[in-house]
Amino acid sequence: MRELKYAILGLINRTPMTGYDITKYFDGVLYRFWDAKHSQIYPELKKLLDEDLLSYEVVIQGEKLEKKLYSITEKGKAELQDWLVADDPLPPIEKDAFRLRVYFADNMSKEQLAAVFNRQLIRRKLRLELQKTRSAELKAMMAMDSPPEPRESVYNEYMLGRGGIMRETAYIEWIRECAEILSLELDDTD
Amino acid sequence: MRELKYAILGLINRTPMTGYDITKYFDGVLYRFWDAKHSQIYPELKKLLDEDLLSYEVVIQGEKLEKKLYSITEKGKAELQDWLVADDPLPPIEKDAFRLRVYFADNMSKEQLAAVFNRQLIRRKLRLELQKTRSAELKAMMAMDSPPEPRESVYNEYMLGRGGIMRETAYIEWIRECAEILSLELDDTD
DNA sequence: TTTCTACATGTAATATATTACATGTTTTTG
DNA sequence: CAAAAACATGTAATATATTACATGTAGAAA
Repeated sequence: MRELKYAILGLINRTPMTGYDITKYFDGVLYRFWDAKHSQIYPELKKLLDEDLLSYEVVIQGEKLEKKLYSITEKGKAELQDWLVADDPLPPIEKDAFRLRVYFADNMSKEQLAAVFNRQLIRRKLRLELQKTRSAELKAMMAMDSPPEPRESVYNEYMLGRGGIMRETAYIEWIRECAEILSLELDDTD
Repeated sequence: MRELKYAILGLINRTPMTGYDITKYFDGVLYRFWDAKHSQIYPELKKLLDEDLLSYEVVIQGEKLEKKLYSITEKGKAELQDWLVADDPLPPIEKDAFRLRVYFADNMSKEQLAAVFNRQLIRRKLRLELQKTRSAELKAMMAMDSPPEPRESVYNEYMLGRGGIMRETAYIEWIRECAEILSLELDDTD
């Protein structure tokens, strides 16, 4: 499916970037809904070059540090456009160890279950708060005259943030419902 | 993390099974929240044998067809128990092409966006219906005197089914919210 | 009785992704 | 000015997972 390919093409389509920039972007902005390490990004960039979907220009930083600034080619733009409207199947089922534990719940004592559930609840609540914090920032940016990031990408990221919030909220509700079914006490000071 | 390892140990812990049985179980029951092909299962079974977490007995089916019926060892039970109460980090972010498309929404025309959204909505609704159908079956089983499957696994699967329903419902709500933000018309006969 | 489907078990090639290894420059901070 | 943090780019080894290749038996249906 080469999804990383299109994630990279999409980012470089907005503005030319180096591999390092892309890595930072994944780490700092996209990490809540996509993920890639530099060790995956650099080989993919090379591959995209070979396929003539990107070109690059060497930029010297300071005295001699060479950066490769990648731009998208016309062919790259065309492939990105094709992919954007393509009809892919739904992503494979997310493999979630907590769900697997719930499936084997009858092998745990009530105390063990309560511990596992409470830890999961804490982690999910934390992830939810993270999403909410960033979402609030984006909402503020959307009201500005000139936001620090391009208006479209702020809007788009806001939509994804909403998705993350709704997903985590549903997950937390599910944890509570399961705890109810299993008559577990949750440390759920909400 | 070896999650497949624990999925297999958990299943064989319930009752001895062959690799084929496990494959069928993944395909027929677990496919809504876990997934593994036989080409991954057989090598993993071999690995678990090497680690003395499983043992097997050859059973002859009919005239000469050899089946390997795997059972869990004491060591296997112990490792399963340890894993069940272990504190793993949350699973990595699910890579979802539709979300990526939404992130690049400004590169699509309104008509293209509407098409992409409508197709996604149909697929998600279908997956939700699937979950609801199976959930209704399980609910009926839970009320029976002697359900066709072990009572615990029916309860556990029911909980996971609820999770699936809540997740898909949240996803569909998110699609609707995004469509609202983007002023898209959805063919949303609910 | 033949043919098809389900049963049953594996390996090989490839794709995707993570962790660790490897190296060097520039900028900031103490 | 020295040290630390950030900038910058790669490769190697390993883990995980999918698709394709490969083979044979048993039971049911036509």
